[in-house]
Amino acid sequence: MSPYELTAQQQRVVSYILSYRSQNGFPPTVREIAAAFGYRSPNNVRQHLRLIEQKGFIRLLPGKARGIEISASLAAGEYGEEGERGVPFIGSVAAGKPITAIENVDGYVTLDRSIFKGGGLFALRIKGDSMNGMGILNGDIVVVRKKSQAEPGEVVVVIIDGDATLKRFIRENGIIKLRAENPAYEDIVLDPGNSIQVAGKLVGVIRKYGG
Amino acid sequence: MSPYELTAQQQRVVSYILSYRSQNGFPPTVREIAAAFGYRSPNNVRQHLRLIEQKGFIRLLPGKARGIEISASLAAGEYGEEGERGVPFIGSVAAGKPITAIENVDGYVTLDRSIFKGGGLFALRIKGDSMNGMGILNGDIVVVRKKSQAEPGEVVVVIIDGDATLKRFIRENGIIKLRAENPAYEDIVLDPGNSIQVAGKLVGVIRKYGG
DNA sequence: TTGCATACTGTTCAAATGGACAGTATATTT
DNA sequence: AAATATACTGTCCATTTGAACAGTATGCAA
Repeated sequence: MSPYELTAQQQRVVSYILSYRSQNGFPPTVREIAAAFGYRSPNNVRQHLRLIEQKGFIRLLPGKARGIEISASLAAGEYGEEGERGVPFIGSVAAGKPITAIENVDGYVTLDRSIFKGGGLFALRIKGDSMNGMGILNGDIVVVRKKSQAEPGEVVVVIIDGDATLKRFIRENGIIKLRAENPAYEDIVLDPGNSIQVAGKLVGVIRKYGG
Repeated sequence: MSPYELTAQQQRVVSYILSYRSQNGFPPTVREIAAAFGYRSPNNVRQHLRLIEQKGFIRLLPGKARGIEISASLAAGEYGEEGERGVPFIGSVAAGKPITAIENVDGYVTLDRSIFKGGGLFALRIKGDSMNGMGILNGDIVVVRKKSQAEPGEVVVVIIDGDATLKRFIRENGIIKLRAENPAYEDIVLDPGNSIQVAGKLVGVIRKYGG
């Protein structure tokens, strides 16, 4: 076991602490954790806490009741530190404006920060079926990390005629193309003079069924 | 003094609690508050807390260490929304256990509640490609609403051999089938005696690329 | 003056809680 | 087979902590 990875049990304990804390406003006691998991000995929990502390995920304040301090990385997962409001949701894109400009922000989407880590994220709704081939459907919300340049092979958000569409950034024999993941669409070939606005790189998808 | 306004002292106490809490991750004890204000008696703080509670700004949880719950109005100023906790994330399914039993919970996933409304939600990771046809890929996290019975046409989570898989619930000529959204898979025909455990109904998908 | 609410001190007790000691069990690695 | 790490049970103790009882003081309104 890598020194910085938690075991399944330890992970469950951490999750419980986080959820208890966000529900009650303070961390659980050792005995409350034991009760939640059905442990008959508080000491078992202490052992877990010690190991979790050694791996740097929490800090135990000796002698203090409920003295479990969540370390920054986990706290971020809990309510997003800077972005507790979620990441900006971009409805439609006003021509000429940077994509995440206030003008474009139509709301905020809460993300799970333990899944979507890091900064510079935003969300937008995809129109069209050009990415059906990789399981992205019309109406899906995609999570994007801001980025103005694309690496070959990456799936990026490009702004075409005020609409955000996803395309795979391809370089073949020195020629740069934007390729849809759908055989019904043809590649868009970029001639060197032609510039297209890259807004960011695809990092996730959120889809809602019904309603 | 209006019944819903705090006195200057009470306000100082409240703001100390808030700042202590955001700094340490848990509320202070009565004695810690006393020490911070130079009070020589813990009872003075208790009196303050009682009055603050009467005015509705906090709630005291009797007998609990650091049992000071900040009421919604104050908490809102501190970190935005009310304590939304995530939905349980089910890693693998222990045979014979209800799917959301604590044994199965591997963590919690934060959802955007304006997208995924209502209760009874949980999340699990999908294995296999049986639902490729509707844009759900191997490894995707699906959001599911708990439900033990399926309506014809619904996509439901069924537990087969300890794995959660998605299938469309079909009724054709009175015969009930579970259909994969992938031509490579054949329908599973349920004879009346044969029972399969329905865990819930598909309401969403979350996918993460890279990492 | 007589209440009455707020703002304190001082003390004591019982419950809540952290934390130590002493084990058992079971994998996995060496 | 031995060593090691994780995952537990069970018990006990000292501290932390909430909470009660018994006061004092002060400003304010009836």
